[in-house]
Amino acid sequence: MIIKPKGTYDLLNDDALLYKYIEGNADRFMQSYNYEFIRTPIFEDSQLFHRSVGETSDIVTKETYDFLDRGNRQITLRPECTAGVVRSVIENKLYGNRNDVLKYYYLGTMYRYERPQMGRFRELTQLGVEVFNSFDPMIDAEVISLGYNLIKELGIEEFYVKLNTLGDKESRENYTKALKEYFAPHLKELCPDCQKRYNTNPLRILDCKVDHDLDIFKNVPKMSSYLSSDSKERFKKLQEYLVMLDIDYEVDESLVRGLDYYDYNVWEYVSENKNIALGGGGRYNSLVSSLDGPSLPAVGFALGVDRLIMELKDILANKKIEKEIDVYIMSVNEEEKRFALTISQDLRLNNVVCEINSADLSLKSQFKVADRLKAHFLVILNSDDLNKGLITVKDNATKEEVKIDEKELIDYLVSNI
RNA sequence: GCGGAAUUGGUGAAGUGGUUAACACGCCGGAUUGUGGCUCCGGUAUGCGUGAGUUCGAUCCUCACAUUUCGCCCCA
Repeated sequence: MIIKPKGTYDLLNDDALLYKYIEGNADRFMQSYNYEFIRTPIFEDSQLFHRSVGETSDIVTKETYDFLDRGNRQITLRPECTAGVVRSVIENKLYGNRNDVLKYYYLGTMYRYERPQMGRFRELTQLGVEVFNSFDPMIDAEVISLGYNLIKELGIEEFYVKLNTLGDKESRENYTKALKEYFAPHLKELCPDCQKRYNTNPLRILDCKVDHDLDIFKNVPKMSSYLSSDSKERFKKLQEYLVMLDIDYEVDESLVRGLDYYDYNVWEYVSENKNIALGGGGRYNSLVSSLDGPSLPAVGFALGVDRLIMELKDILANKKIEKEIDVYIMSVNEEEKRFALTISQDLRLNNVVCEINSADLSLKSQFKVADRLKAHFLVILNSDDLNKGLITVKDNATKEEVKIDEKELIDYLVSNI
């Protein structure tokens, strides 16, 4: 038997319904926030990710699906979507009108070669937004609240926004330098992971779970004291906006995030009952220019759709998702079956949701199937009646049965459902 | 990539080195010969993740592998 590749899953049953539910809500939401749908390729030139996500980030160094195609092109399955959207904005010169704020959203699968566990897959689905050409904290507030409100709208209540600022490039560099200087004499006291982080991403040492209680962490330099006045001002303003919008947020100076391109504000949507990030994002003002585009400020986030489904499943654990049909058409012999097939088409073309006996079931089984499908009406075909032009329709709630002229069947059902 | 745990029908699961692998749900058949849902009766895993090994004999013991899961790393 062939089984699915490690870290993938089949979207089925209730999960599939939840996926469509999330997608539907997202489409509606994005429309009211005036975001346009964009779809970029699932595979891209490997260089795109090396230059955007970062040569030293874990995602690029050990988690990408890379391969050479038949034309010897170095291809990578996208591990995230921001890079692809940025590439598209640059390649299609979507930034032509300098006054336009470009607002896009996407929904699609990403690929990361990592060890799977709960809420974490090798093929994952992300729903995200990217906004270009505005550096106004107002747009940060819009983007953060968009994600926040969407999660709320879906029915998830137990979560909050974890927020931090990394400052501009200069603030960040100064702070990184200060951190390295601070930890240099204590390097041997840190855990092996942190010793690695010291060289690759010193900011990450701050949220190490192993070392966090060490004494040296008590006087560790704070990002906030290295922020430029501009960065500080923007962060303050953003928070004022978030308060105005009733966003439940919390500043966490250890929030760093692993993608190299982030600067200024970064945030995560954190689930309270699972302590898992439902999504995360940030500002990336230098990414567009570093990919050979114009200097274009940008901000965005991505939500883990698989995790949203997981979260919703917990919330809805006791409530069965109701799925029902309008009509079940019962038939046994060939004459009845032919009739069933034709009227099912007529009904379906009239937007009546109906099902037929397509598995040669006994009448008894058909009743059971109709109940399982939660059919509102049963059309019970009978050769004798058919010859007289009559059809039996049973209301499955009241159990009342009527015999009607076959010509009136469609009208009768359309007007009664 | 590192460390721990798990894997038994369609589903939830019990169980044992030795003829037929509990129980429940579901499903199928019958009582009810073309009007079901309740009830009663019967059926429903030639197999216990895969492959080797130990053994007279393995679902059970050993090893490897796969997958899932928890933690680390990292991330959505």
